[in-house]
Amino acid sequence: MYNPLLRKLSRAIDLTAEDEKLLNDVIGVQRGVEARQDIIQEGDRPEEVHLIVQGFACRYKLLPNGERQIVAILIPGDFCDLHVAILGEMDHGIATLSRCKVVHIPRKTIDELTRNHPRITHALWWATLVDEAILREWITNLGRKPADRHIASLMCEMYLRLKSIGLVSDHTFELPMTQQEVADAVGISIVHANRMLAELRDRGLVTFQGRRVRITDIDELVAFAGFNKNYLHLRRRNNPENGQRIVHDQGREQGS
Amino acid sequence: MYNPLLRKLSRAIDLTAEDEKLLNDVIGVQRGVEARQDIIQEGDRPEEVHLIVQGFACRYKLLPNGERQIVAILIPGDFCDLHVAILGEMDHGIATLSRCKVVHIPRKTIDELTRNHPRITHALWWATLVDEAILREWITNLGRKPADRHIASLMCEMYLRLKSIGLVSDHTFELPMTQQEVADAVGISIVHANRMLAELRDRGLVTFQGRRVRITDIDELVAFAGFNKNYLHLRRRNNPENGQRIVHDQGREQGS
DNA sequence: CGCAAGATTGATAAAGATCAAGCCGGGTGG
DNA sequence: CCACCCGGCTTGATCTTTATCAATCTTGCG
Repeated sequence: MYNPLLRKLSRAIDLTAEDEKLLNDVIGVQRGVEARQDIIQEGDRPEEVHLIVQGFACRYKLLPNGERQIVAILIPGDFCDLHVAILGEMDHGIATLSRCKVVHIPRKTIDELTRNHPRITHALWWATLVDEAILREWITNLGRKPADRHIASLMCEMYLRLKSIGLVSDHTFELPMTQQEVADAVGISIVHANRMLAELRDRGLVTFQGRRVRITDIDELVAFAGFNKNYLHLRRRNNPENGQRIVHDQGREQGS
Repeated sequence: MYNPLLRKLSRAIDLTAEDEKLLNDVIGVQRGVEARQDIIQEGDRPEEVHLIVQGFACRYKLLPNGERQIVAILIPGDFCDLHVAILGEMDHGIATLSRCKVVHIPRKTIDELTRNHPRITHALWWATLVDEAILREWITNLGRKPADRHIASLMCEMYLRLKSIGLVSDHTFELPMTQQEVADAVGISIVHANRMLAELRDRGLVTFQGRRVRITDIDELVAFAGFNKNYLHLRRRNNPENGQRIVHDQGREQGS
């Protein structure tokens, strides 16, 4: 079975067969959620942890005047609320962008994993820290990049993140966002988003076909965006404890 | 001895006398660092954890063109790099804003704490998650608030964060940032920062006297900024395991 | 066919950037 | 003690980016 969580975490550490079994067991009953539905709302105190297994979702915050800011894009393998139990209540909402499959993991399963399985705990930590690094990068993009380069940076990021879980093939990937949603992620108006997307198209950097994105030339796009992928921490750490193990198809691209 | 870490963490959980002792022992040798010095640079792989005990610092990212974006402001009690060992290398730098006192904590001390002291681990987790929540709020402010309200929001945040560690007295607090640094935090030009600060002054919301900030009327400032403090998670969680214990002077303001 | 959601376009206004001076206060060297 | 220098603050003028308002177009679909 395709397990995006396993695929993602295997990038952080070399998982043993037992680790893999545990992570597969975590994926039990999947709930289908339609596009544009809330998975969790601000103020909720969820008693289970939600994991996106298929589809796209986003974290968002609403402002008093009704404007929305998307603060993260969630893809298969991402947790929605791994640690809300510690903070108490959600300070933001999570909504699907496309139809999704979500698993609900009982808190005690997570507790058990983190108590007794240090490798997995380490990997979950790593995932949390990468999420945090992405937030910092978004801040930088919002504060210091003009909209066209910001969108280009977002495309680079999605390209690499999706590639790392095997959802890029032939330089093309699914990205089911409307222009309004792109605007909400980049902090601009929908009209401006439209114009900047058209500009990227005209420059021959990216093609948008329906909900699919095709990167014409990733190097050119990276250069235009001023994109530095270091924050995604994609390189496998050289952990001396791990000896050499089978490396899951990191480099190859493959479809979903 | 004044221990800002203890003060901060006591907000998350009720610490036992033993916890407090452990957290006091952590604060050993303090290193003084001048203002405007890097504590850590992008690409570093620090072998010790750095904790700000006194003074102000910031996380920042540099862009190819030399522009800077400040992505977080660090105050006494904040860790610089609690978990860089997991990610490998720093994807951003940390620099002092004022003269600081920093403690270097050996990694093994942290490892020992997190292995054997679940309450403290829980509190460290909590601190990390609040940092993450602050990043999301900054994204929202950058994306969806005009500069004047954004700066006002920043002042509200600093007011509450500093108050929670006892560094606000008489609605006034130290904030040793130049206008260039405010501009770098809010993602605007220094000229615009100057004008927006003047505007806040003219509106009678905030007074800037040297490196001190005085909030004239916090409610008005909050209203102007459209500020919602929920993301700071300041409320003590009602943890049924904790019974009633001495509550450290949460409400009262007091000087440093 | 007709509708609705989303995409596109043009015109105009507002927010913010940039360029260029000038100011102000504290520190330093003569 | 004073002239000067420098970093940081302030101000004005102008330019660029982005928002807003208002249509119009396109497309999938019942």
